[in-house]
Amino acid sequence: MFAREARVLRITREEAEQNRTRIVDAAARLFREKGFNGVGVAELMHAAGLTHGGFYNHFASKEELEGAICDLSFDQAVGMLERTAAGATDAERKARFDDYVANYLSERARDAGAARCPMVALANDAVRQGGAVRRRFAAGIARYIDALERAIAPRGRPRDRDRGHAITTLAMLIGGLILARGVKDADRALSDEILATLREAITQR
Amino acid sequence: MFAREARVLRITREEAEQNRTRIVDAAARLFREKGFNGVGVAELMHAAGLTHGGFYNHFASKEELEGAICDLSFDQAVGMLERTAAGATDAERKARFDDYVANYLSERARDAGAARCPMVALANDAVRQGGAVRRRFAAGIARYIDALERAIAPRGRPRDRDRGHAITTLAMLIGGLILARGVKDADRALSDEILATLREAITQR
DNA sequence: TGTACATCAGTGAACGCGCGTTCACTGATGTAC
DNA sequence: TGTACATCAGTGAACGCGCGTTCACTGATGTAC
Repeated sequence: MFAREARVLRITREEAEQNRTRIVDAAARLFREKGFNGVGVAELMHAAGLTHGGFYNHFASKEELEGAICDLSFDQAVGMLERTAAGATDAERKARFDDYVANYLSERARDAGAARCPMVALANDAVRQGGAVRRRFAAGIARYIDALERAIAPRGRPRDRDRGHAITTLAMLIGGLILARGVKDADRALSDEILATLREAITQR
Repeated sequence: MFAREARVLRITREEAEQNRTRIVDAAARLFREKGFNGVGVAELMHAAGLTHGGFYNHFASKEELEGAICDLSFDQAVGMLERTAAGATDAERKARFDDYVANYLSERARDAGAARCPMVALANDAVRQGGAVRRRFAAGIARYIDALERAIAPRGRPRDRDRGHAITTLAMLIGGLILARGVKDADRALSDEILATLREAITQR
């Protein structure tokens, strides 16, 4: 082109903050879809509408971003769970939790390219990464189990069995979604069967 | 060194077959430990005691080996499961299956670098790989569920609920092991609690 | 409020490195006669 | 059984490519006075 577009080279602090948010949002989606090692810095920055060199103005390394994405993903997951515990009565809380389960194990959640749940999308990635990423991921699991225990326990009179119930429920949630995603393309009927079976098993416990 | 060791350059067919087996064994272990993308052809061949160039005498591509490892891993997993169904009485078969669960969700299985179960070690890797690898992995899951249903069903009088029971049990097995492995370094007590909780939940159903 | 200049979030070329794959080469094995 | 030679499972250099990271550079923003 003859007349090259004038580039804006210095940017408002506010704009820089927005760019950082866009990097994080793109990473949260792409990492969960393709894994940490499946997404390069260049692809990531391109998805955020930037060029790769600027990445290091926001993060010291790719690994630091991975840790931040672990925290963020668990924040969102725990937040969704805690909203189910805001019901007025135990019956309403149970209904909200059942909705949560139905959504978690829905066909839509299974068919999404990137699993929303970090434990489904990133478990192996985080464990293999080691170091800070692994620790932050483990802390997220512990937080999620605690939130799940509170979401399940009848208000005011938590029972001894609630914690075991929470752990078992979580294993069924993530195990079921992993299996359903594992067979979804080759055997959709089996995938649907897995989802329906676990929705029922969890809800009826 | 002055006198270089004479290299044997052509090898017996039998030796070549042994080398292929060593490549497959190394791949089965390394892929499950580090994921498909976490192991290079050079590392793989070195672990098998060979140099990287010879890999393509045995496999058309790395992806073909990945598919072969999926099949092999599920063959082994289904084989172990079928051995539990060889008991003489329903009581003995139940005892063998409980042993299988105790071993699957044992501290030793959790602490192994490479998870033995392909659904735990390779689920995300296989789904992200796409193509033949994904299909062979999905077929393995279907085979495993069928074997689990047979292992659980009382001999001669399979009940309607056995299939749902098998699917739920499998979700608990892999979900529990994934969670326990996810927190094992950061919170060993929680990891032990997860294993114990799921062993009990599965065995007492 | 105006001026002088340091700061800093961008850009894109370049770095070393490891990846999967190819290739020329080797010489004992395996085979045709 | 002996000879002639094609086969083939190895080796290791080399290929193009994409990776994470660094760096010189840009020029409007933000700040000190």
